This record gives sequence, C-alpha cells and structure tokens, in this order.
Amino acid sequence: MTYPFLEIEKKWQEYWDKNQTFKVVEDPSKPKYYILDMFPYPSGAGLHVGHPEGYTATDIIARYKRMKGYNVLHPMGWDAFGLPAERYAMQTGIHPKITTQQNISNFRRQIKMLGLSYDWSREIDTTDPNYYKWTQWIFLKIYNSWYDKELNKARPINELPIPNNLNEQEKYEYIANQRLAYLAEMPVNWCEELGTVLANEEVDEWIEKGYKVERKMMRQWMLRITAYADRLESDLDELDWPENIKDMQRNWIGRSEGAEVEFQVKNHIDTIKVFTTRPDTLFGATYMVLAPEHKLVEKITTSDYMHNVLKYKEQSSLKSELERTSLDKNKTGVFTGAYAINPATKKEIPIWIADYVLLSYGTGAIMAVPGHDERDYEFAKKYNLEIVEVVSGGNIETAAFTGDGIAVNSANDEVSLNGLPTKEAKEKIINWLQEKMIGKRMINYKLRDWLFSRQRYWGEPFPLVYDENGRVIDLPEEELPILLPDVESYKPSGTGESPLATIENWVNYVDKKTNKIYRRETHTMPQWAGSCWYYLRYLDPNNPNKFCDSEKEKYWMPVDLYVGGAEHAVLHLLYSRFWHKVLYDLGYVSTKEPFIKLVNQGLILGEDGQKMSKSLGNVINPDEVVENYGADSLRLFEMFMGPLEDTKPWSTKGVEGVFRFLNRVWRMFIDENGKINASLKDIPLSVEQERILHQTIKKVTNDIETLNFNTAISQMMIFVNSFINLDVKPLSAMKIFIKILSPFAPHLAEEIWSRLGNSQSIVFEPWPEYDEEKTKEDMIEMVIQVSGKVRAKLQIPLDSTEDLVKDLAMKQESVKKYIEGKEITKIIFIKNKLLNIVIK
RNA sequence: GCCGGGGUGGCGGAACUGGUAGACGCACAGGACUUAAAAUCCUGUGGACCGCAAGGUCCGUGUCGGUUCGAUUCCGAUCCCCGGCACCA
Repeated sequence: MTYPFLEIEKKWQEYWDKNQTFKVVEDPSKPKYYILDMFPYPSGAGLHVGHPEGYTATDIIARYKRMKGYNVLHPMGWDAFGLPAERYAMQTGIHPKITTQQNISNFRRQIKMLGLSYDWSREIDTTDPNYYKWTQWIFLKIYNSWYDKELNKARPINELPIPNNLNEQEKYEYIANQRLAYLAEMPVNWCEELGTVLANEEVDEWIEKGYKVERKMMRQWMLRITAYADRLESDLDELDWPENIKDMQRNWIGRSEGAEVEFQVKNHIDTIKVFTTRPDTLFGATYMVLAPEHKLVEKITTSDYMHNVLKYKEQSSLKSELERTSLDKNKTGVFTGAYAINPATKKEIPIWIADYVLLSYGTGAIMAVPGHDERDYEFAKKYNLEIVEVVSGGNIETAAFTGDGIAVNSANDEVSLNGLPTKEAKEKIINWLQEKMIGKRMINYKLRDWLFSRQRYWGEPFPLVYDENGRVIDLPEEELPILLPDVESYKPSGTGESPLATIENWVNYVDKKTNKIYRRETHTMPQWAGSCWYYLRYLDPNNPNKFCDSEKEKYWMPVDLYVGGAEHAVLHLLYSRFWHKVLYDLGYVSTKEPFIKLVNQGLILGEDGQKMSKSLGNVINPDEVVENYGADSLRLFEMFMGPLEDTKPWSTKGVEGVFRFLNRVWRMFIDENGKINASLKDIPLSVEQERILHQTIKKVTNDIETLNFNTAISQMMIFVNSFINLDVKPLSAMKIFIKILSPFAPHLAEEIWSRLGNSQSIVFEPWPEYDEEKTKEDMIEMVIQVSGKVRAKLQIPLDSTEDLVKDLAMKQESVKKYIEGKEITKIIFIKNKLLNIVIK
C-alpha cells in the first residue's frame, strides 16, 4: 500500500487556491524576501523536468522564509511573445494569441500540479496589452533620454543642451543622434525564409535548423546599451552571482584599454582613425587594413584597384558572420592602391581591405603591426608585406611576438621608445600622440548597441510614427497601449517589413487634433523586451496608471534571489540590468541593480546521460512522474539528485527511492486504517532522540540557507531511519519533523499536520529552532593514529583531555604493537578528533 | 587558443577550517514475512590479500611529484571531461 498522494495533492492545491494562502501584500512590520524564478516561455511542448528543478528550489526557500517570519513575494508569469507561436500561425493560420493562451493554460496547470507556492494573483503575461502597454511606456522613456557623460547617467531628452545656430532639420538630427533609442543603417542578419532579422546570438540556432542567414544593410532600431558598458561592468563587483556568469558578462562587454590614432591618407584630406591596445608598436605599423564596409574604402581606392576592391566587397558581403569568423586561418584581402602615412615613422604604408577587420569593432580600421600581432603576421606573410620588429623578446622570423618586452627600432626626431618596457612605452607614445593632436587614450568595448527591432508580427508594436519627411514622432503616453492589430496572414510581407506593414488601416495613423496622417513603425520589439522588466510588474501587476507603484517598488526591491538557467547568462541578464539602470537614472526605481543574488540550476540529462531530446526518446514528462509517484516525490527527487547547480542525469529508480522515503514518513504517522499511528505518544525524548532531532533541524536549516537541498534530504532520511522503528515515538519530535519536511513535500506535510489535529495550514507555522548544545554527542569516537595511520578507535567522552586519551591509547593492543620499542618523537592531539603518535 | 567549473565505489552523490574517505539514496546479494509474488522489514556491500572464525594487513579520491605527523582538501606539473568565448586590433 502506498500513501494516497493523488488525493492529498489535489486536496491541498485546492485548499491553497481557495484560501489564497500565498497571496501577499506589503507589510512594513515584516522583513521582505523577494524570490524570483526566470519566467518560462510557454512552448507547445509543455513543461520539461528541467523547469521544476529551479521552481522547487525557490519554492523550498519561499516556504522556509515564510516560516521564518518573512513576507515572501514569490510570483510566476509568462514570457509569451516569440517566434514559435508565430511560425505555428504561419503554418496553420491560427492566431498566435490563441495558441499562446492554450500553451499558458497547459503550463499553468502543470506548474500548479507541483504545489508551488506562487502568489497567482500577480500572474503576468507579456502579451497582455495591460502588460505590454508598460513595455512600450519604458521604451518611450528610453527613447526620450540621452546619456550625460559628465554626470554618467541618462537624463530626459528635454534636458539635452542643444547648440545654437542649428536649423530645424539639424536640430532634429542632433537630438535623434543623442537618444538612447535610435535608428541606424546596420549590417544585420537577415533570414529570408523567416522574413526577419535575427540578433547575433539567435543566428546559430536557426542555421542549425537549416535556415540561411545573410548579411544585409537595413535601417533598424538600436538601443544605446554601450553608454552603460562601463557601469554594467563595474557594478558586477557588487553582485552575489556565480563567478563564471560575471566573467561571461565581462567578456561580452569586453573592455580594453588603448589609444585611438589618426593616420593621414596620402594625397587626400581624409584621415583614418584606428583603435589599438598596443600604441607602443606604432613604429612597427607597416600597413593598414580597413573593413570592407568602411566608409572611406571607395573614396580612397585608386582606379586601377577599384575593380578588385568592389569584387572583394561583394564577396565578403555575401559571407555570413559565421563564415567570416570560422575561416579563421585563411585571411583574404585586397590592396586599395592608396597609402597612409605612419605618423611615427613618416613612411608611406599601403592600405588594404580585408574582412578579418570588422566594421563593428573599434573604428573599423586597424594599423597592422605584423611583428607583434598574429593576425597581421599571417596576413603580411601571405601578401608579402613588410614585417618590422619593434618589441624585443621574440623571434619575428618565425612568429609574431605578442608579449610584453622592450621597445626597439622605435624612435624619430621627436620621440624615442627604445629601451622602454611595454607599459612605459605605451604611456610615452600616448603622451606624444596627444601633444601632436593625432591620438588619444581610449577605452573600447566589444559590446555593441542592441539591435532592437524585428520584422515579426508577434511582438510589442513600437509607439512611434513617421511623418511625411520620415521624421520619427513618439506617440503620447495616453495612447498606450498601441495594440497589436489582427492580421490576415502571418507570412512576411516579402519586402523586408513585418506583416504589420500590410495592414493599411493600421499603418496609417491619423492625429486626432490635426487630422494629419502619419505612418506607423511596423517593426516590433524582440522577445527580450518583455523580460527586461517583468520582475517590476509583479510588484504591482494590475496598476492601470503606473508600471509599478514606487512605494511598492521601494518595499520589495531588489530581488533577493533569482534562479534560472545559465543560458540567459549574458543576454537577458545584461539587457534587464541595462533597462533597470535607465529606470534608475530617471528616478523610477530605487536600486542600481535588480538581482542581488543569482543561482543557475544545472541541466537535467536523460537516463542515458545525454541531453534530453525527442529524437533520442529520453525525455521525461513531469505529468507522468506526478501521476505515478506524486508531485512531492518529483520535487524531492529533483532536489535529492545532487547540487542544484550541477548537470545530472535523471533516474526513475531514484524517484522510486524518494517515493519509498515519503511512504515511510506516511507510515511513521498513519497506520493501515488511516488513523494516527498508535505509537505516537506524548512522551519526553531520550537524549539520543533529542540529539538526532536537533542535528536534523540544524542541518536542514543550514542546508536550505546554502541551497544544499540534497544533503538536507539525506539528513531527514537519517531522522526517519532512526525513528520509524521505535515502538513509542515522541509526538513533539514528530511534529517538529513534519514542519521541516513541509517546504520539501508540502502536500504530504499539510495532510499529516491536519490529521495530527491542527486546523491551520502548516505554511505559517514558525520554523523550528535548534539548540547547539543538544546537537553534540556526549561520547565521540576518537581516532588513534601511529605516524598518521589509523590504528585504533576509542569511544570517549566529549572534550576529553590529551592526557586521558593518551593513557587510554597507550593501553590499546593495536597501538602498543606499533610503538613498542620505538622512540616517540611527537604527539599530536586534536580535541574530539584524533591523537597521532609519531614514532621514529 | 583563452576564460570558468570539474574528475571520489557498479551508479547519483557526501566529507566542517588539512584530521576516521565513501553519509544518504540507487543497484546488487543474502535473509524474514507470504502457498507464491509484489510491497515491507532486517543484514551485507570500495578493491586486493590472509584467516574456519572473530579479526587482520596492504592499496585506494584522474596521473606524477612536493609540503605536512597527517592531503579528496594546500602547492607544482600533466592528462581528460563539461560549460562559455573565440580574427574584438
């Protein structure tokens, strides 16, 4: 007979729902705790066993913190815009709204079946107009801001100082160029079959699925995240996040220090600016390379070379980002016929174009120092360009020397670096460049501005229109939300515009006051937009007047613990930190950072140790697990498998193991007739029982705090193993045990708690305290070593002195045997641990 | 190549701050209950060797070395695995 988990779980889920047990409101008398799960994309496939892992972990902490007296905010919602629903609509003609709602219902059912203690009154859905109204509102705030480099913060656009003497058009452009959201003609990843651009990070995924992605110049909305590069990097130091995630963000931001140097193009008025981290090697710059898309290319190319250059440009434009970067060892390029003057050597150096130089990094041009840069070296070898040694320490006959060393061959009439170590040489040459006004110290970031528009239907419309001159006009806040219109066909328009562009009466926007006709922006926002700020909407999900009441924001923020998959390490977490900082600068939120502590749950593999996938047939469906063993077993097993952060394989036998444990717990309290087990009596605990009880409270308490749920469960198993066979079980200990089990197996705990005669839910019972003194053993096992090897074990009273232990040890046959006739050189005594007799 | 994390029984994993390696669970073996099975309960279970037995000896935390009375833990080298990044000038 197994315990009636199906019945119990249904009963308590209904109870929690009906009584709104987990609904919270602000309560200044209690400390708050905001614990957040990364909200899921409700896919058609339903919940995966990976989801309950993180959700159970946060649920245990949420329930624990409630019992500890915290006011716990623990919400759930749906990140429901996205391409899969739209693609399904393209195939079936069914509105994505409908499939999305179906998927959400299924996800909600599955999540509810796990007994997670969410405050469902705060449920949000990014595709709900009442939600995306505020996504649009925040976009307008970003659009209507500029970055003040002096104050190092964003400010409203109407505070932007505007130079006099600008005409109206110039003024418009000046302002447009300062906004944190701006239009730019960009090389983008265009996928013809999907009919949309893709973010760089999305490209690989679609190529794997067999789609073609090409580079194309398109006008797109960009968000000026680069203005925050510095703060996004330095504020990481304050966060309690896994070191590898912080590192990934640092790498992504990619700060590097160096200098910008200007090179005069021979016989032209133009100069070429380059960024270099090694200004000390300026004397070794023997040629220059421009990215093929660099705007000076066609201007400086001589007629003899024009044909080649254009052909090369054509070829590289056809390559995708992936192709351009994966053909790493074979660099190509062509000479432009033009020369630049190396400002240090005054020599004429040839200007090439090559696609190993990227337009998007630095200035899109480099000074090539083949002696001290591997890429330049390889390129110079291939095309027979001059290689000069300017830093000693390597052998440039065989390879570029990229390390630090002593500068050589680096002097002109005005400045000499010769003899200086790299660091000093950098300083000196930068000073010289600055004096000559041809260069300056500079910090560069790998981070690029965020390409924020998509040519899709299923996303938030931009609250923007264009006038007849193509100028952008933001719509007033009162008109939000800008509703996503219904559409006949979800297929791409075929013109590189979103399906929205085909709806004439939506595209044409009539200003009510002036009756002027404007054209709406028909692109939509990327999926990341909704997830950038959802943690704020949970605080005040139904507020029709504000994205979030500021008193509520001050009470709940920041998020104390954020748990989710490592796949969002960079993008979601960087984007939402960025939005948060903009809101912070503008005074809408009170904290610099949204998520104080972050934990990534590990991946759950199939039973075969491989990643779960339909094609391998190793996918575990949580519905089936719950049906066969109950939600409490699923929860417990997911936590028992191993450390939360680790990747670990599923095991059906393992689920059976924890299921057996829960059955043992049930039988410990309830007999075959469903009555309270007659062995439960109101009797005092023995010293031994008290010790195990207090050890268990201590271990479980500490392990929850440190998120070591697997060992907490082990300890509870130890407790049950030692109490289950007692003929008489002390009721007081049993009650304490069921409380500490309750965050892990809440349904079972509620049922037993209520059968023990309690009319109130166990959810708000105070968490049991332990007494350190009572956790201590009075007799402990002392290890006796001879020269580091264990030779005997003694049962001795706690805190026995060295002398006592020594006397006892020396009497042991097994010890005598080894020390007899030997000289004792040293005795090491560690209280309550061991005695080590060192002999010669 | 660079950055981060990790290699512990047949398996998932424990082990505080340098102090008994293998908690807890799975699997397996033996036993009890049962007409039988399932369920449940009890016992054993890192390896090699010695012993009829009680028990004992040696080896053992990827590999090789070092520090130490003592190393899964600290240091150096090395191999392998996982995750991320990768022409970023």
